[in-house]
Amino acid sequence: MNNIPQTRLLLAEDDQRLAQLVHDFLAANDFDVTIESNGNNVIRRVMAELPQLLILDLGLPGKNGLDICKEIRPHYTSPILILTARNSDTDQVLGLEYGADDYVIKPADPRVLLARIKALLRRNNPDGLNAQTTLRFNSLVIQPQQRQVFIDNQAITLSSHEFELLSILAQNAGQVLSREYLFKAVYHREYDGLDRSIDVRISQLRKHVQDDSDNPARIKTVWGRGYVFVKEAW
Amino acid sequence: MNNIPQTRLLLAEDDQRLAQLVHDFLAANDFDVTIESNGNNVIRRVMAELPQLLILDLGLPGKNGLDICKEIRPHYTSPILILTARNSDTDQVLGLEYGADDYVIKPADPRVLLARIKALLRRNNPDGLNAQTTLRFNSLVIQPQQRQVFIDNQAITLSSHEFELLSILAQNAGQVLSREYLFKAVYHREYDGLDRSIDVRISQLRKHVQDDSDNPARIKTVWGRGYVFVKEAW
DNA sequence: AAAACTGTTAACAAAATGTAAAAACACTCA
DNA sequence: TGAGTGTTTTTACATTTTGTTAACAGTTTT
Repeated sequence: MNNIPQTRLLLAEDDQRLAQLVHDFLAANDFDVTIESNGNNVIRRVMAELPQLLILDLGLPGKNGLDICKEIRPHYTSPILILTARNSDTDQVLGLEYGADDYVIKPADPRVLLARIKALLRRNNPDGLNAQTTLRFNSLVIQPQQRQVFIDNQAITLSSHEFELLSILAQNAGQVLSREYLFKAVYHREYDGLDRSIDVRISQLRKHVQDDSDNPARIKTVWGRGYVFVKEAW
Repeated sequence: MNNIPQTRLLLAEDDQRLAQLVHDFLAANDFDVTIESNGNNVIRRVMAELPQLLILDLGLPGKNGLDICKEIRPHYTSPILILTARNSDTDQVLGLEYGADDYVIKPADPRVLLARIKALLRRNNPDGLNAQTTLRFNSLVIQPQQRQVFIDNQAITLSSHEFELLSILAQNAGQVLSREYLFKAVYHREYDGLDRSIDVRISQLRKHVQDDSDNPARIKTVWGRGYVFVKEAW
């Protein structure tokens, strides 16, 4: 069950085999990919379908790829990623100057292509960036931007270092973090190995996030190691 | 004489020779480039200076580059371009997943680097737009070109610096701005770290925008860090 | 059971902040 | 020029917030 509509991508690529490969890989990663193999149709298709991102091969039959990019850019605001075998710095510079947002040279590791697509979408989508930086763990929501934390949509007040500590734990959810690591990350100075202030701070923090120290659900103690933030807790 | 302020870039690179080369090339293309060669200082520098783009080498001495990226991303919204000799798809995917916007492998053609920087700024930087556009936050409306501020459609009077301060906060809504940054941005001179005039100005400003200092809704104090303008406030 | 580790409280110290009031500054206008 | 006006900075102090430590109770490991 998926309430979030898939992101629509248009893949302008004439090599059938490659197009299919990319299509399948991206589809498997929850994108809605359509393929266009003729350069003459790309502009029309883009304007009609307004995909959230365009992947553009430069070597299409029909209209020249760089020209497509240049023509379409003024009318199309979503990211354009050029994916091409043309490994030329000049083409790359031209492509970017014509308004492309990224230029990836074939053959490319699919994971790299995916990561770059995501980076572009994250940057382009006003909520995307938020979605990236806002940490959500069921009833607990952390907004690093405004240094705000919510529990059941209720804002709670944390001190600066408490917030920092929680953020670091949450950002590394599921990973055990040593006192030393936490101390350095929060206070930006060396840890002498005796200091208990992290313990105290954890104790306070648990209170604030309504976590019972005797049986913590969110911030668990890993005896002899440190603390770990549990993703699954409510 | 140049009325348009240059775009400020922070170049985190430890190879002195290369740093100088990149610096000179970008400076020649009208960027204001500063260099940081130690990984441990990058986060602090970025948060204090808020460059419009960060160029990050992964091989800095001190803190690990990928960790820097990951740590800084939640607090820093401008683009991060990783520039590194590490030609590994895995590193590239990681870097992008950690929030970098681009990943360029050294050695890179300076023209390519420049084109990619411009592409990132073009997509991200509505600065030119910001300066023109009316900023609306529910009942609070700021018209930069008229230097006018309205609350509930009622014009309010602010002094020059108060207006400046409010504008800077509002333009960076959701981002915590340090006293140092605010001081430099408003007064255009160095901050000695002791000056309290920003605090006083904030205090005045809160009065003018009808914000209760004991429980501010619009201009929040982030203890030990600075101030942040809250978008969602009425 | 001893040793090592953790949780928590309270007390104090230290740091950061809010703001009133005074002083310094800048500008206008007669 | 100098009084008048408004703005900005500085100073000073009250207040708030936070960090640290010690102490002790409780828990886990060996």
